[in-house]
Amino acid sequence: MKRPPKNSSITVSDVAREAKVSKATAARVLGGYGRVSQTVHAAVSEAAKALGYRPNELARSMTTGRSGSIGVVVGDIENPFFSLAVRGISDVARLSGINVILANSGEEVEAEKSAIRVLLAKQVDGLIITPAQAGDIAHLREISCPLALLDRALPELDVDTVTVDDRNAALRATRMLTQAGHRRIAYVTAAVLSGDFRGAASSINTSTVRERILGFLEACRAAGIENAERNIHFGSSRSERSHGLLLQMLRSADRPTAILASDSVVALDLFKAIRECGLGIPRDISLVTFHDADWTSVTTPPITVIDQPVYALGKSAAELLIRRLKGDDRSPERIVLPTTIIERMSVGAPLNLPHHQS
Amino acid sequence: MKRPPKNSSITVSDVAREAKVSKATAARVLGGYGRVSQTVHAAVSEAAKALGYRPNELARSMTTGRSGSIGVVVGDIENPFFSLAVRGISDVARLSGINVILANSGEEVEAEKSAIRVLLAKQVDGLIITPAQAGDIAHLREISCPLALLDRALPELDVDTVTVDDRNAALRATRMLTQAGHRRIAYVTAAVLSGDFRGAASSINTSTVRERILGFLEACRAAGIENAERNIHFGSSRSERSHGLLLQMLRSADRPTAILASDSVVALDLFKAIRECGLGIPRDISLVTFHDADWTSVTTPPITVIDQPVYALGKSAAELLIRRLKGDDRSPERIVLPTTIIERMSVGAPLNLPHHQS
DNA sequence: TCTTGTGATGAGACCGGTCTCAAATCGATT
DNA sequence: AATCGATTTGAGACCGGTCTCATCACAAGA
Repeated sequence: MKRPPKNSSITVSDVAREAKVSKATAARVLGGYGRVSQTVHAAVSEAAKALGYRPNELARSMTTGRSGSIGVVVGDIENPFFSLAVRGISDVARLSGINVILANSGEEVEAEKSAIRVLLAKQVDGLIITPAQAGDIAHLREISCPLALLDRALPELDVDTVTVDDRNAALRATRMLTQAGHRRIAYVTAAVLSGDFRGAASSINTSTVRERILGFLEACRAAGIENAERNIHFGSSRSERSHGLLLQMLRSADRPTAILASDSVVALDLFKAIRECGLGIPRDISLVTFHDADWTSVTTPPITVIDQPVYALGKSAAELLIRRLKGDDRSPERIVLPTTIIERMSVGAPLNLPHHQS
Repeated sequence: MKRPPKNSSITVSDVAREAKVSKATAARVLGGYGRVSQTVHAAVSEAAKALGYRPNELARSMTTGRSGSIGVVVGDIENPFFSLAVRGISDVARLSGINVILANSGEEVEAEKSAIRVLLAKQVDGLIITPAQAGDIAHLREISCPLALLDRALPELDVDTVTVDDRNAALRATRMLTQAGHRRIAYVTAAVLSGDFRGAASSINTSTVRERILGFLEACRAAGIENAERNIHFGSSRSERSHGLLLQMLRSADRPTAILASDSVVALDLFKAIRECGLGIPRDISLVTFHDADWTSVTTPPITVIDQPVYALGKSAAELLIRRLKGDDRSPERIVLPTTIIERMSVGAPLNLPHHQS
């Protein structure tokens, strides 16, 4: 007849009393610090076991100042890109005995601010953030704990950052398209623009978005394509409205003959829209997307993708952050991970004649 | 020249001193409890703003006993099923000002135990768990805070539970297959069995797995199919090994003519394996899977699926848990959400002759 | 035998909040 | 003017740990 599984919590003092030692001594063995004699150590451990002592991590954090958890703010865990990155983060964190408090920003700055405030109030030891909008980063500046940026760099914010070689990736992908003969190439992204875009790509301050556009434009320019800016479509979300916009684009007389999508979610939407319009890939239109999402290899045709090391992205960000948590204070690092293009069957030569229904 | 963004933290006492009131009074306005006069309230708020006071949630939790966060333990956030459910959970949590600490169990009991221990030490107010293995639930019994089970019920554990009508879903899906004329139908699941399975489905104690198998067997029996148990494949994970096993199954002389997959991850694996074997869907083999993952609608052919309300699953679990957190103590509820079958193109009549390479 | 040093232990302050309880203040009533 | 009740405020304990510092015991060295 054991009754250890009592109802409420057993504290250090309880254990101390049971073991007939002082609270300080009990705390020493329970907390694993200081020096304690063999005998006493055994006695306390036994008392702790008998009572079913469970340390209160909160109280511990209270005095040590460290909470043993990091906050992660991503746009949307539902997006496979983020869930994979989060997986990378939490795997690394677990190895260091750190846990992850997750927050979704829904890609909205206000939600992001609020999430950060909450996380900070919870005394997270560090933060990994995928900044929703690069225009508004005052709140990121004010963060006083270690911070790492995931997937999106902010030039004005000199902190540990892990991104992929977006520009080069976009450049190569676009070049593949131009070399296949395409001249009307669209870049479709979910990002929304703060301020307006008049081709001044360098004014975009979310690195991921800017770099990709820069790469895209560079490849277009190299191929002698003018006004490629016109074919950049922002704000393509999962909504009805934006799907409608895609359909509209695909049905217009001068619809693009090739599209580069910024992530697998918009690509999927695009894929569906293309099919809805009765267009064939790659016959009527070529499609390339960022992120080797699981579905891209099983469609007909399978989609050519820019494979980003997403898990590694999360992993590296977490490693950088944790290293800093451990006291490392070398200057911020900006890691750029390489991407590879996986060529599948979604890129072909454009048809010469504009051509609507198949 | 403002210098509020000081380095270290401003406490209630600091604010009190600045506002020339007692710590107790300052705490009252800062914490939003008790009664304070207009004047003092204003003075304290102002002092707080001037100093840039940020409450320490940890210290608050310390005294109140509530941490304002819940722990969520899922098998694998990378699985779209879980990431969507987590999304549901965190949306609901945010609405209540509660945040989510996430932990992956990797479907392993030991990892689950450890995660729970950590979460509990962090004083989470409640827990939402997708139990990895139903055989080993002693550690779940010992949990003293509110607990809700997600997607998997445990008969012996009388706590709030949200599942889908797995049995009926499996029954209907299997019946669809038998009605199409199939006799050799396999059920492929990622679940691993604790103990061995000799057709005694009722001995499986993870509800999801058991119920689906029961439904599957019932439909088989109704169609006069004997020994359907033989065609249940457990432990199909993302590994090389299990992919090999699938290939082996598909290449055997008496390969199934139809397969029901337990989730979209195994289904995708299966889809690829089927293609690798040069088999056609649904000509050579029919495929139905649980979970309407995004890719299932864009393959050729699109896959018939059992659509589970995954987001709602997470949402409901969180609602149940939070309701309990708020003091509601009615007896545990077991919510069973309905599923619908989305018929697409992956089910057809079986070929009469066993037939290997197309 | 009398230092002196070393390791083990205990007492109690502290972290930053909440909250109880008593004292002080105030207006109104008699 | 004195009393009473209600409201506002302050002092200090408390949550469950960590950690500093003083004390204590014991053994080696002088």
